[in-house]
Amino acid sequence: MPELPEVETIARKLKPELIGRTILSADLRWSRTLAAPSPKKFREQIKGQKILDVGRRAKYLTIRLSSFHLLIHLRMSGDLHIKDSTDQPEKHDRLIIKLSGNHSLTFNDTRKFGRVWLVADPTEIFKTLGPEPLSKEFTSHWLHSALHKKHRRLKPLLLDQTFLSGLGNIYTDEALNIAKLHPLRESDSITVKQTEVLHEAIRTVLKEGIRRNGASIDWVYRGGEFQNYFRVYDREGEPCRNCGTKIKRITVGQRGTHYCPRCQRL
DNA sequence: TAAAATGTTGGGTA
DNA sequence: ATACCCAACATTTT
Repeated sequence: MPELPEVETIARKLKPELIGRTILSADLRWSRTLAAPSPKKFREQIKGQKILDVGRRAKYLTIRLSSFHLLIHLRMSGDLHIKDSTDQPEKHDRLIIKLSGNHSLTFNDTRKFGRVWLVADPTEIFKTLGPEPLSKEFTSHWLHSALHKKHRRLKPLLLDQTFLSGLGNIYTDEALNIAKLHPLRESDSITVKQTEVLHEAIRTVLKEGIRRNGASIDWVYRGGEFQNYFRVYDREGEPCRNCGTKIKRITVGQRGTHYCPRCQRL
Protein backbone atom coordinates (compact mmCIF):
# COMPACT_ATOMS: atom_id res chain seq x y z
CA MET A 1 0.00 0.00 0.00
CA PRO A 2 0.88 3.60 -0.23
CA GLU A 3 2.60 4.86 2.89
CA LEU A 4 2.38 8.33 4.41
CA PRO A 5 4.07 10.22 1.52
CA GLU A 6 1.96 8.47 -1.13
CA VAL A 7 -1.30 9.18 0.72
CA GLU A 8 -0.20 12.78 1.31
CA THR A 9 0.54 13.13 -2.41
CA ILE A 10 -2.88 11.76 -3.34
CA ALA A 11 -4.61 14.01 -0.79
CA ARG A 12 -2.87 17.13 -2.12
CA LYS A 13 -3.76 16.23 -5.70
CA LEU A 14 -7.40 15.49 -4.96
CA LYS A 15 -8.05 18.42 -2.65
CA PRO A 16 -8.51 21.20 -5.25
CA GLU A 17 -10.55 18.89 -7.48
CA LEU A 18 -12.91 17.79 -4.73
CA ILE A 19 -13.51 20.79 -2.48
CA GLY A 20 -16.87 22.42 -3.12
CA ARG A 21 -18.32 19.46 -5.04
CA THR A 22 -21.54 17.81 -3.96
CA ILE A 23 -21.94 14.04 -3.85
CA LEU A 24 -24.83 12.94 -6.05
CA SER A 25 -24.71 9.17 -5.53
CA ALA A 26 -22.47 6.24 -4.70
CA ASP A 27 -22.01 3.05 -6.73
CA LEU A 28 -20.62 0.35 -4.45
CA ARG A 29 -19.35 -2.38 -6.75
CA TRP A 30 -17.76 -4.71 -4.17
CA SER A 31 -19.57 -4.44 -0.88
CA ARG A 32 -16.75 -5.51 1.45
CA THR A 33 -14.85 -2.38 0.45
CA LEU A 34 -17.20 -0.62 2.83
CA ALA A 35 -16.16 -1.06 6.47
CA ALA A 36 -19.02 1.06 7.85
CA PRO A 37 -21.93 1.70 7.83
CA SER A 38 -24.19 -0.71 5.91
CA PRO A 39 -24.35 -0.22 2.12
CA LYS A 40 -27.92 1.03 2.43
CA LYS A 41 -27.08 3.62 5.09
CA PHE A 42 -23.94 4.60 3.21
CA ARG A 43 -25.84 5.39 0.02
CA GLU A 44 -28.50 7.32 1.92
CA GLN A 45 -26.16 9.30 4.13
CA ILE A 46 -23.55 10.25 1.53
CA LYS A 47 -26.09 11.58 -0.97
CA GLY A 48 -26.20 15.37 -1.06
CA GLN A 49 -23.13 15.79 1.15
CA LYS A 50 -20.85 18.65 0.21
CA ILE A 51 -17.07 18.14 0.26
CA LEU A 52 -15.55 20.68 2.65
CA ASP A 53 -11.95 19.51 2.97
CA VAL A 54 -9.50 16.78 1.97
CA GLY A 55 -6.58 15.70 4.14
CA ARG A 56 -4.63 12.79 5.61
CA ARG A 57 -4.21 11.11 9.00
CA ALA A 58 -1.56 8.37 9.12
CA LYS A 59 -2.22 6.35 5.94
CA TYR A 60 -5.90 7.31 5.83
CA LEU A 61 -7.21 9.79 3.30
CA THR A 62 -9.77 11.97 5.07
CA ILE A 63 -12.61 13.72 3.28
CA ARG A 64 -14.67 16.08 5.45
CA LEU A 65 -18.28 16.35 4.37
CA SER A 66 -21.17 18.56 5.54
CA SER A 67 -22.17 16.16 8.33
CA PHE A 68 -19.84 13.15 8.02
CA HIS A 69 -16.25 12.15 7.42
CA LEU A 70 -15.36 9.83 4.56
CA LEU A 71 -12.21 7.87 5.42
CA ILE A 72 -10.35 5.79 2.87
CA HIS A 73 -7.51 3.37 3.57
CA LEU A 74 -5.78 2.20 0.38
CA ARG A 75 -4.00 -0.77 2.05
CA MET A 76 -1.89 -2.66 -0.51
CA SER A 77 -3.26 -1.80 -3.93
CA GLY A 78 -5.91 0.91 -3.59
CA ASP A 79 -5.86 4.02 -5.74
CA LEU A 80 -8.09 7.05 -6.26
CA HIS A 81 -8.86 8.91 -9.46
CA ILE A 82 -11.10 11.72 -10.60
CA LYS A 83 -12.85 10.79 -13.81
CA ASP A 84 -15.68 12.00 -16.00
CA SER A 85 -19.01 10.68 -14.82
CA THR A 86 -19.60 9.22 -18.28
CA ASP A 87 -16.45 7.06 -18.15
CA GLN A 88 -17.14 3.33 -17.99
CA PRO A 89 -16.08 1.54 -14.79
CA GLU A 90 -12.72 -0.16 -15.08
CA LYS A 91 -11.62 -3.55 -13.84
CA HIS A 92 -11.17 -3.52 -10.06
CA ASP A 93 -13.18 -0.32 -9.54
CA ARG A 94 -14.75 -0.99 -6.12
CA LEU A 95 -16.54 2.28 -5.39
CA ILE A 96 -17.54 5.11 -7.69
CA ILE A 97 -18.81 8.32 -6.13
CA LYS A 98 -20.64 10.58 -8.55
CA LEU A 99 -20.02 14.28 -8.04
CA SER A 100 -21.50 17.52 -9.22
CA GLY A 101 -19.88 18.92 -12.36
CA ASN A 102 -20.01 15.59 -14.21
CA HIS A 103 -17.07 14.17 -12.29
CA SER A 104 -16.67 11.06 -10.21
CA LEU A 105 -14.24 9.88 -7.56
CA THR A 106 -13.20 6.31 -8.31
CA PHE A 107 -11.71 3.88 -5.81
CA ASN A 108 -9.84 1.16 -7.69
CA ASP A 109 -8.36 -1.68 -5.65
CA THR A 110 -7.01 -4.83 -7.28
CA ARG A 111 -6.45 -6.83 -4.13
CA LYS A 112 -9.65 -5.75 -2.36
CA PHE A 113 -7.84 -5.01 0.93
CA GLY A 114 -8.72 -1.30 0.91
CA ARG A 115 -11.52 -0.03 3.15
CA VAL A 116 -13.89 2.94 3.28
CA TRP A 117 -15.71 4.36 6.30
CA LEU A 118 -18.45 6.98 6.47
CA VAL A 119 -18.58 8.14 10.07
CA ALA A 120 -19.77 11.09 12.12
CA ASP A 121 -16.70 11.04 14.33
CA PRO A 122 -13.34 9.94 12.90
CA THR A 123 -11.57 10.01 16.28
CA GLU A 124 -13.18 6.65 17.00
CA ILE A 125 -11.28 5.12 14.07
CA PHE A 126 -8.06 6.98 14.78
CA LYS A 127 -7.88 6.46 18.53
CA THR A 128 -5.40 3.58 18.36
CA LEU A 129 -2.94 5.38 16.07
CA GLY A 130 0.43 6.58 17.29
CA PRO A 131 1.60 10.16 16.66
CA GLU A 132 2.14 11.71 13.24
CA PRO A 133 5.88 11.69 12.48
CA LEU A 134 5.72 15.13 10.85
CA SER A 135 3.78 16.74 13.70
CA LYS A 136 5.22 18.73 16.58
CA GLU A 137 4.23 16.01 19.09
CA PHE A 138 6.80 13.74 17.49
CA THR A 139 9.94 14.88 19.24
CA SER A 140 13.24 13.13 19.77
CA HIS A 141 12.50 13.17 23.49
CA TRP A 142 9.15 11.43 23.00
CA LEU A 143 10.76 8.87 20.71
CA HIS A 144 13.51 7.99 23.18
CA SER A 145 11.01 7.52 25.98
CA ALA A 146 8.67 5.47 23.76
CA LEU A 147 11.50 3.24 22.48
CA HIS A 148 12.56 2.48 26.03
CA LYS A 149 9.05 1.57 27.16
CA LYS A 150 9.28 -1.39 24.76
CA HIS A 151 11.65 -4.25 24.25
CA ARG A 152 11.11 -4.86 20.57
CA ARG A 153 13.09 -4.98 17.35
CA LEU A 154 13.22 -1.59 15.62
CA LYS A 155 11.82 -2.69 12.26
CA PRO A 156 8.51 -4.21 13.43
CA LEU A 157 8.14 -1.51 16.08
CA LEU A 158 8.43 1.37 13.60
CA LEU A 159 5.99 -0.46 11.33
CA ASP A 160 3.48 -0.72 14.19
CA GLN A 161 0.86 1.97 13.57
CA THR A 162 -0.11 2.12 17.24
CA PHE A 163 3.49 3.10 18.05
CA LEU A 164 4.06 5.65 15.30
CA SER A 165 1.70 6.16 12.38
CA GLY A 166 2.47 6.49 8.70
CA LEU A 167 5.66 4.50 8.17
CA GLY A 168 5.44 1.40 5.97
CA ASN A 169 7.98 -1.09 4.70
CA ILE A 170 9.82 1.23 2.32
CA TYR A 171 10.23 4.28 4.53
CA THR A 172 11.11 2.21 7.61
CA ASP A 173 13.99 0.50 5.78
CA GLU A 174 15.12 3.85 4.38
CA ALA A 175 14.96 5.63 7.75
CA LEU A 176 16.92 2.89 9.53
CA ASN A 177 19.59 3.04 6.82
CA ILE A 178 19.95 6.81 7.13
CA ALA A 179 20.18 6.45 10.91
CA LYS A 180 22.73 3.61 10.53
CA LEU A 181 20.68 1.33 12.78
CA HIS A 182 20.20 -2.41 12.28
CA PRO A 183 16.53 -3.43 11.78
CA LEU A 184 16.86 -6.11 14.48
CA ARG A 185 18.29 -3.71 17.06
CA GLU A 186 16.32 -3.80 20.35
CA SER A 187 14.38 -0.60 20.90
CA ASP A 188 15.42 -0.09 24.53
CA SER A 189 19.12 -0.21 23.66
CA ILE A 190 19.02 2.99 21.58
CA THR A 191 21.04 5.86 23.05
CA VAL A 192 19.82 9.45 23.25
CA LYS A 193 22.21 10.42 20.45
CA GLN A 194 21.06 7.56 18.22
CA THR A 195 17.44 8.49 18.91
CA GLU A 196 18.10 12.03 17.74
CA VAL A 197 19.56 10.70 14.48
CA LEU A 198 16.67 8.25 13.98
CA HIS A 199 14.11 10.97 14.71
CA GLU A 200 15.68 13.22 12.10
CA ALA A 201 16.05 10.33 9.61
CA ILE A 202 12.34 9.48 9.83
CA ARG A 203 11.31 13.07 9.20
CA THR A 204 13.88 13.55 6.44
CA VAL A 205 12.89 10.46 4.48
CA LEU A 206 9.15 11.16 4.73
CA LYS A 207 9.65 14.74 3.54
CA GLU A 208 11.86 13.50 0.73
CA GLY A 209 9.15 11.03 -0.27
CA ILE A 210 6.56 13.79 -0.33
CA ARG A 211 8.89 16.05 -2.33
CA ARG A 212 9.23 13.27 -4.94
CA ASN A 213 5.43 12.75 -4.96
CA GLY A 214 5.83 9.36 -3.35
CA ALA A 215 7.15 6.10 -4.78
CA SER A 216 5.63 4.14 -7.67
CA ILE A 217 6.50 0.46 -7.69
CA ASP A 218 5.12 -2.76 -9.14
CA TRP A 219 2.31 -2.08 -11.56
CA VAL A 220 0.86 0.75 -9.50
CA TYR A 221 2.22 3.98 -10.93
CA ARG A 222 0.92 7.04 -9.18
CA GLY A 223 3.27 9.57 -10.69
CA GLY A 224 5.83 9.54 -7.89
CA GLU A 225 9.57 9.26 -8.48
CA PHE A 226 10.95 8.35 -5.05
CA GLN A 227 11.60 4.77 -6.23
CA ASN A 228 14.58 6.16 -8.17
CA TYR A 229 16.19 7.36 -4.96
CA PHE A 230 15.90 4.28 -2.71
CA ARG A 231 18.99 3.74 -0.54
CA VAL A 232 18.21 0.13 0.40
CA TYR A 233 14.61 -0.85 -0.38
CA ASP A 234 14.43 -3.31 -3.28
CA ARG A 235 18.22 -2.97 -3.78
CA GLU A 236 19.35 -6.42 -2.60
CA GLY A 237 22.85 -7.17 -3.91
CA GLU A 238 23.38 -3.62 -5.16
CA PRO A 239 26.12 -1.45 -3.63
CA CYS A 240 25.41 0.71 -0.59
CA ARG A 241 25.50 4.33 -1.71
CA ASN A 242 27.59 5.13 1.36
CA CYS A 243 30.22 2.35 1.53
CA GLY A 244 29.72 0.13 -1.53
CA THR A 245 28.90 -3.01 0.46
CA LYS A 246 26.18 -5.19 -1.06
CA ILE A 247 22.72 -4.48 0.38
CA LYS A 248 21.30 -7.45 2.29
CA ARG A 249 17.71 -8.62 2.38
CA ILE A 250 16.30 -10.56 5.31
CA THR A 251 12.78 -11.31 6.50
CA VAL A 252 11.66 -9.67 9.73
CA GLY A 253 8.12 -10.13 10.98
CA GLN A 254 7.00 -11.50 7.59
CA ARG A 255 8.29 -8.39 5.81
CA GLY A 256 11.19 -8.08 3.42
CA THR A 257 13.84 -5.99 5.13
CA HIS A 258 16.76 -4.32 3.38
CA TYR A 259 19.88 -2.90 5.01
CA CYS A 260 23.59 -2.34 4.61
CA PRO A 261 25.44 -4.92 6.75
CA ARG A 262 28.40 -2.57 7.13
CA CYS A 263 26.67 0.77 7.83
CA GLN A 264 23.96 -0.82 9.99
CA ARG A 265 25.74 -3.05 12.49
CA LEU A 266 23.82 -4.86 15.20
C1' DT B 1 4.84 -23.43 -9.33
C1' DA B 2 5.61 -21.30 -5.39
C1' DA B 3 6.64 -17.07 -3.47
C1' DA B 4 6.25 -12.39 -2.80
C1' DA B 5 4.24 -7.81 -3.18
C1' DT B 6 4.04 -0.07 -0.32
C1' DG B 7 -0.89 -3.31 4.96
C1' DT B 8 -3.80 -4.56 8.96
C1' DT B 9 -5.95 -7.59 12.20
C1' DG B 10 -7.01 -11.43 15.02
C1' DG B 11 -5.63 -15.79 17.11
C1' DG B 12 -2.38 -18.69 19.31
C1' DT B 13 1.93 -19.29 21.95
C1' DA B 14 5.53 -18.49 25.36
C1' DA C 1 0.80 -7.92 29.90
C1' DT C 2 4.26 -8.18 26.17
C1' DA C 3 6.27 -9.86 22.11
C1' DC C 4 6.28 -12.69 18.28
C1' DC C 5 4.62 -15.89 14.73
C1' DC C 6 1.19 -17.25 11.54
C1' DA C 7 -2.87 -16.98 8.78
C1' DA C 8 -6.23 -14.42 6.48
C1' DC C 9 -7.81 -10.97 3.29
C1' DA C 10 -7.40 -11.38 -2.85
C1' DT C 11 -4.95 -10.71 -6.96
C1' DT C 12 -1.13 -10.29 -9.94
C1' DT C 13 3.51 -10.90 -11.18
C1' DT C 14 8.07 -13.06 -11.31
